[in-house]
Amino acid sequence: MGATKTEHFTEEQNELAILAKALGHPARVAIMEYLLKVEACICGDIVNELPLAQPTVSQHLKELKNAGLIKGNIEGNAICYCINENTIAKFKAYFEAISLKLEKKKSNCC
Amino acid sequence: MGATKTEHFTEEQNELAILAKALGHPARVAIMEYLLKVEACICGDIVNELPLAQPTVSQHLKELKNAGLIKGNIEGNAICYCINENTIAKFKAYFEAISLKLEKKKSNCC
DNA sequence: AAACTATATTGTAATATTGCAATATAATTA
DNA sequence: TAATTATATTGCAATATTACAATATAGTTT
Repeated sequence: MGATKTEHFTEEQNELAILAKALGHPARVAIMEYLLKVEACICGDIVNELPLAQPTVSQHLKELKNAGLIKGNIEGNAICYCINENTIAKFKAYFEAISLKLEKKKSNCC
Repeated sequence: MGATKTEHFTEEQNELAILAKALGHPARVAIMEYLLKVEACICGDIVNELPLAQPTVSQHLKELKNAGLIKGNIEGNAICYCINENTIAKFKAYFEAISLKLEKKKSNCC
C-alpha cells in the first residue's frame, strides 16, 4: 500500500484532485503568479525568478503542464509557457458552485 | 533535499499551496462533496461512504481540518464535520481574481 | 462498572514527491 | 561545424504521503 486508490473515486473527483495537487506546492503557485504578472508570456526567466535550480523548475513546469494548468509553446530556442484559461475557469466554476450550494444550505452547525 | 523549500516563498503562496494540497487527493475531494451533499452535517458515516478504512479516513479528515477546509465539532460520542465556508470563499476569490486578470491581459500566445 | 460505539493515534510498509548535480537534447550564433 | 544558450531527462538521496492493522481514547448505554 501507499499508492492512492484512484480507481475507487469518480473521474471528476480524480480530475479535481489532480488539478489541486498540481497547485499544491508553493513553487508552482509562484510560477502561476509569475506567468500572470508578466506581460507577454515570457519563457525561461521563470528559473531566475524562483529560488530553485533549473532542473527543479523544469520539473515543476512539467507537472503544471501535465495537470493542464499551463500550456507550453516551443519558440525557437526558448519555450513559452502560459496559463491555461480553461483550467482556471474550471477551478473557478467549481468553487462558485460550492459557494452557491453552501449558501442555499445554511444548515452549518460547526 | 526532498523537503519543500517553504521559507523561500511568500506567506500567501504557501497558504494557497497548503489549501490546494489538502484538496489534492480524491478521497478528500470526495469528503468535501459528501459534506456538501448531506443535509445536516453528518459525522462518521463518512467512513461508510468512502472505500477506505477508518484510520485512513480519519487521517484525511485531519488533513482537511489542519488546512482549514473543514471544521469539526465534538457532539457527544460522535464528531460533526462540516465545510469551512471562509476557506471556500478564499479559494473562490483567488480564482475569480486570476480570471479577471487573464481577461484584462488577453495577450495569451499559447 | 462492563460492554459498546465512535473516533484518533501509533507503527510500519509501499509509494510518491522534492531537489539537485550531471548529463542530454535541440535550436542558435559565431 | 564548434561553441553557446535554453530546456529536459536521468539518477539518486532526503523526505512526505498513503493506507491500514493494531491499539488507544473517550463518550454512551446497559
